[in-house]
Amino acid sequence: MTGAGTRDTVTSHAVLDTALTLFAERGYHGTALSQIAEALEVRTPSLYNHMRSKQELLQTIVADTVRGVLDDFHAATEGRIEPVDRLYHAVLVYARRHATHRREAIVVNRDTSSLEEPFRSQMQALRREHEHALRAIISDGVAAGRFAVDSPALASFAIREMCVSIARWYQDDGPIGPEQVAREYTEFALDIVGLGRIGS
Amino acid sequence: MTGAGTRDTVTSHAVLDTALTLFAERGYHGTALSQIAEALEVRTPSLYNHMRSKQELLQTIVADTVRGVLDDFHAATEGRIEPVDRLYHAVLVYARRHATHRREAIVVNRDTSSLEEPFRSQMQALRREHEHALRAIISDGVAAGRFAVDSPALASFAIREMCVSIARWYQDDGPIGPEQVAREYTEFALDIVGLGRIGS
DNA sequence: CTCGCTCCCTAGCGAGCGTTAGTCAGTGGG
DNA sequence: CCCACTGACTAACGCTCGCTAGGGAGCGAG
Repeated sequence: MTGAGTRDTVTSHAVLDTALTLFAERGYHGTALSQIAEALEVRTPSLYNHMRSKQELLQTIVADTVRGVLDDFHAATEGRIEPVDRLYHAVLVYARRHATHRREAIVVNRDTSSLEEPFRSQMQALRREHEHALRAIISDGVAAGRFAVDSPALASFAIREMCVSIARWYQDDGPIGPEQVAREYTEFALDIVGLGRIGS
Repeated sequence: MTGAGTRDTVTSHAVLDTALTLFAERGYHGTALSQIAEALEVRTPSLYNHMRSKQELLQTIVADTVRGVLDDFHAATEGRIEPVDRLYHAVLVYARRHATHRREAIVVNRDTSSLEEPFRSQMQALRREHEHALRAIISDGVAAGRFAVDSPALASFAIREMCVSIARWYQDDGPIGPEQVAREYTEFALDIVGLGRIGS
């Protein structure tokens, strides 16, 4: 029926994956479809059997990633009430994701501006949702006397972007695993909101 | 002699400045020379009276910025011996620079990969110089018992990238000035290296 | 006034881009 | 065994890119 058969062929997933790698490496505008095709050992027009356009590739990557971040966040924080507990798990999954999904993170953070409207605005709204949710945890923690920061907005920016940047230096074949990085960075986050100064 | 006269004309500095703005907005590959020309109210080929190539614009931006970061660092740390003192001032100038030179920071961090070799490698080497210098301060502080971190490398990555990201959210017309942001972020950096846990 | 320089202009080159049309070989189902 | 279909191919489209060539207007210096 939907047979890929034994013939040498290419799947939609393979196209998306290769695009992801190249977009992360050279950026959306810096990557030509001919390069994606070459990496798949196929002629450029053949890509159109597996996608609608170059822009659609970027949209799929961004949408999937942003959705994943939000799902992660809710799964990690739901049922937890203590601000320390909520922040701990929110940062843990966020940091871990940036070690395990490096390419996605790089593309989303660099090339969201290359998305066509109105898709771009929709994605930015979703990103702000996560940003506001994290900031709310910090604000709640300050109000409850568990955290000590002058500006929850600044602290939440610092924590978020610190995690995002993991994608820029982390190496899969390095000496340190995603879980370990995530834990260390979560420690940093708790330091930033002043847990070390207050004492847990 | 080198007269711009009273005629409506354009300077090399204006071209570089407009390129900087547009590169920061849409990226190097996402910006066409025609867009730079349009912003300057000039036809595209006229740009070549003030530059040699599009690539040269990027090289100038990156070189000037990287050089500035390194100069800042040395000016801020020279003569200081105490790790806390050195880290404090190193982070202060680094964070401040990313609030006052947002466009430069965005371009350097996003588009260094669009530099042609061997220039790209040279710039990356200079960037690593700053990275290693900051890491050395942390390592020294740990050895001296002033800081407490498991991995100086991780802490230095976190601090650096946290500062870099200021460029991505800071607004010149916002309620908070560069100096204030820099001070807050320097506090965060000291938290990360464990000053809050040890006590100053 | 005139010479020479600066700098913008129009015209156009060659290359590469994303994308479409139309063809055909190989494959699995009946 | 044949037929329909998937998915690769070649050819070519219109467009935009970075960049060059060559001409001409405005300016300061003498």
